Amino acid sequence: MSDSPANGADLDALHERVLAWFEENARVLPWRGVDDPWAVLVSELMLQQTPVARVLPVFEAWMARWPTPASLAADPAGEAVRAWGRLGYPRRAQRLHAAAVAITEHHGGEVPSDHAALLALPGVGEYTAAAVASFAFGQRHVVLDTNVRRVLARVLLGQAHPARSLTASERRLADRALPRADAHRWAAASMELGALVCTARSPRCTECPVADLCRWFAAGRPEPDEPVRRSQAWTGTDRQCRGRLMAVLREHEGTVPKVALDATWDDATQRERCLDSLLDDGLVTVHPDGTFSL
DNA sequence: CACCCGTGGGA
DNA sequence: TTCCCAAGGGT
Repeated sequence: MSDSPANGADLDALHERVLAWFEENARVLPWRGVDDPWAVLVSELMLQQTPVARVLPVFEAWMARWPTPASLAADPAGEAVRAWGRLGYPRRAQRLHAAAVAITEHHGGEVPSDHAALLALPGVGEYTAAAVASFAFGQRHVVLDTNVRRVLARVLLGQAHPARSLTASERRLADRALPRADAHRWAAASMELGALVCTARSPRCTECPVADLCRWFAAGRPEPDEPVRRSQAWTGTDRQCRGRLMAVLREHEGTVPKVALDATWDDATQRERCLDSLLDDGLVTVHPDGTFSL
């Protein structure tokens, strides 16, 4: 063992084991192995903060209806928000629609392969740009999501959880852990390991292919002294209120009278504030007759 | 950088 | 039942 978090031999073994494990244990997912960058982009937006199981049915319906960026761009953004259903964070649907418009207008209808071009798309941040470039185009990028961060924190740093915010030091570590060859497979494999084995709660270390290389496991899986996060209040928040309003608007194909929205939330002041914010966000439209729609 | 932005299922 | 948290992004 060297002073650094992992020496070259450790990393070689880590790569080899995780890739071999991935070969045998990778889930079959509809956005994998399809040679369709649009499908990859759609899946990545849907998977932002939303579990795979809930994304699956929405993804299938979405791709059947909008098989290309141009097909989505040709429909109103409100239809995208409606089709998003209850995946949560409906602005992601709005941004995916905006991305489809940008791809249609500026990239000839083809999802760009360039990382910088991807990053410029609405709803695409550092993680998603790297993920699409990696998974859809086989490029070499550090794909640093919550799963990979947790795997690296445990295996290389011996920490139960990654830090609250992503530091430059952590990014350097991930860059150092990225293999020269098969980087895109490492990205997918390390993410999958974090999702299926090296989970946030109740990690399955007995099934882990790299338990004997893991600093956290070697240290006896120590838990941090203080909880890494403070639980956030939910009941009564603007987010809950906005969610109620959006749910009503999704259910109705046409427009919704104000009284239908008023029935969703008792506190009129908060309700009006939230409705205003939804209008500001462009998620809701108000019509001349005073009715509302997506 | 801290905070805001939905939703529902599992422990 | 309460609480955690899931392939983040934008401001």
